Amino acid sequence: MVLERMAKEDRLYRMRHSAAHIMAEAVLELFPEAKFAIGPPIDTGFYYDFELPRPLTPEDLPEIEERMRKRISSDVPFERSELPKDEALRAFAAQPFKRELIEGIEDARVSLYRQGEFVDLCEGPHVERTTQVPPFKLLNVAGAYWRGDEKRPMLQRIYGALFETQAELDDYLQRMEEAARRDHRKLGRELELYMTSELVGSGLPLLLPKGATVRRLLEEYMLQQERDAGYQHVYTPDLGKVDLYKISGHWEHYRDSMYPPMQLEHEELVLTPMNCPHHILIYQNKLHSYRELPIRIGEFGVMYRYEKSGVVGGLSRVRAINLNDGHIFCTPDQIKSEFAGVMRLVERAYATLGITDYSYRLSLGDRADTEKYVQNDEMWDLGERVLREAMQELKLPFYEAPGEAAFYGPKLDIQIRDVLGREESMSTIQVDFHLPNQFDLAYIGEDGAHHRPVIIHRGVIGATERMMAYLIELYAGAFPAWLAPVQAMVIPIADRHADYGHEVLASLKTAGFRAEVDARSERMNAKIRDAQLQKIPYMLVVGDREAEAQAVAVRTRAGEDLGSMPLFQFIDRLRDEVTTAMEPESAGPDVGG
RNA sequence: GCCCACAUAGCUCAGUUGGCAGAGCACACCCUUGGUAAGGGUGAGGUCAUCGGUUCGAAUCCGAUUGUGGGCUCCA
Repeated sequence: MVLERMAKEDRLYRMRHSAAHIMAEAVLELFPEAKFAIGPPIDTGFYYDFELPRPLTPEDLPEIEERMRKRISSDVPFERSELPKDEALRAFAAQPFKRELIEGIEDARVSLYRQGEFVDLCEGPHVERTTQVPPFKLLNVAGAYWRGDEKRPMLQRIYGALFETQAELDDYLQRMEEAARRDHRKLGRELELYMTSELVGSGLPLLLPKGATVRRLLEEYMLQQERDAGYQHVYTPDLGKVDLYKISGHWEHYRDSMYPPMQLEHEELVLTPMNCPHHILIYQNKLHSYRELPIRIGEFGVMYRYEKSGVVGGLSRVRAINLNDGHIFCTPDQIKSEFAGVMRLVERAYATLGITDYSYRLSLGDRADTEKYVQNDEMWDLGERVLREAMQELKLPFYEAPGEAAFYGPKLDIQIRDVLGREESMSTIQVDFHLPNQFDLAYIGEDGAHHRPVIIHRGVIGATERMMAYLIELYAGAFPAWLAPVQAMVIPIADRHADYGHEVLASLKTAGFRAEVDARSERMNAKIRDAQLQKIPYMLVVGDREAEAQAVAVRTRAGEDLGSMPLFQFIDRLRDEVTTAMEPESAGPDVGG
């Protein structure tokens, strides 16, 4: 089974790689002066980067595809050959990117692959003949820096999708269409969850009543979970003096992402890029005994980050970020049990939210990058070791990612994938030995002396906006009943049923549910359709029969007709559904502690 | 921030080589009172993102700005 999968992966790798070469050949036919960079296979196909005399447009793609098909059906072989480096450099005299690649190769000889007249520097492997390249589709043109370096030239990249069979390719393209249907930006507008305005600015969404309800429900849920887990909640301002961030190190390592200071009479203020310094000051408000630790401080706080204009979008990347933030001040001995406690909160929240597809990333620092990270090798070693051991003790699988840490310390990030398969950090747990030093934090130990506490920074459901974006796409806008902005829509059949409809509504509200009544003089079918399109979990149709029997005729958004039932019975049913959803039996692995 | 594309009514979109601004849905009013995904009629609604330029004349051509999308680089 495993061998079979590896063989398939190898075949796909060769096919995609070969398709990239064939695309390069087609582009060269169209633009003889094209300069070639690299063209590797990727998860769903392949791409190739070029420098071209003019920008490509989507209209160029069919032409390139056509030439590729012609090459494929000509059934020529892929032939490997080798050249000494100096000869290869001469052979690629007109190809500066290839020359740079050759110069970077350590071996004395480099390998080349040829199909037809086209020769490319390449390690291989490839398919044997061009006819072995299966169905593919060129998708889009994009920009990409040479070698991923923003200081180097911007190249044009063509992406293609390629799978072994037409059926698999069609399936992939269909999944992309489905992803577009679930796009939280589209659903956010259609379901009236949020809006944006040019007058407010990029990356600053406005939550509409329904979106605000979802956010408030998420916050209330997490606040309760955290209270149960021993957190104390605080409120801190969105501003602080620059001096605060000079002490914390943000000013030195994070300034590019901060909004510039506001000059006032005798002080300089910045919008808070993170809440940690404020929480640290709260810790420092009084002297603490070891008996009080761990102290867990939580806040749904706002952070302002000047995200580059090209990266903001929808709710998943914003400039005013609402974070389910928290800082645990503890003794070194308590790190692992506190880590486990946070992990338990995460696992539980994910189970409740229905998030199942995620992975653990240990985000490490880079000792050489003193600009991005604070300098203190010993501290980094310790932090990374503690996180690694904590994960191993919990027996949770993780992978390591160098250069992904926070400036002050390593992180354990919980990575999710959006509908398009793009990976994002949702939750994070960080062990920090740096900020306690910067602020000279202390607690009084059993021995009566001052000791340095450790800070664990953590975001359980992370940035609320990003979580909302993710959940909208996960559920395609059809939130589970406990999280739905409107849980039930009462639908009177005719105008004369409106009074009873309002009675039903009043009962639902008294029972604590979010419901509305659609008393328009529309036909019932139209009202059902509208409620359906709003993805409201329950439609309660009321007519003569229901008014007579104090009942509601229940229809689910799945199209299921649950028939007529007494109103109290529906209320019990919905209450059960909500309670069960918020207390999942499977609250993640038993992570002890 | 960088490359490319895009911006017409609240939404989804038409609008020929530069020559009077369009449709469907939504909205308002009227008729209809209907039993599980769109009943009918009438009406209102746009400084064609903004600013500047070319032109007798610009939604249409050019430039800048703002915003949006796809990537890259970043990132919760």
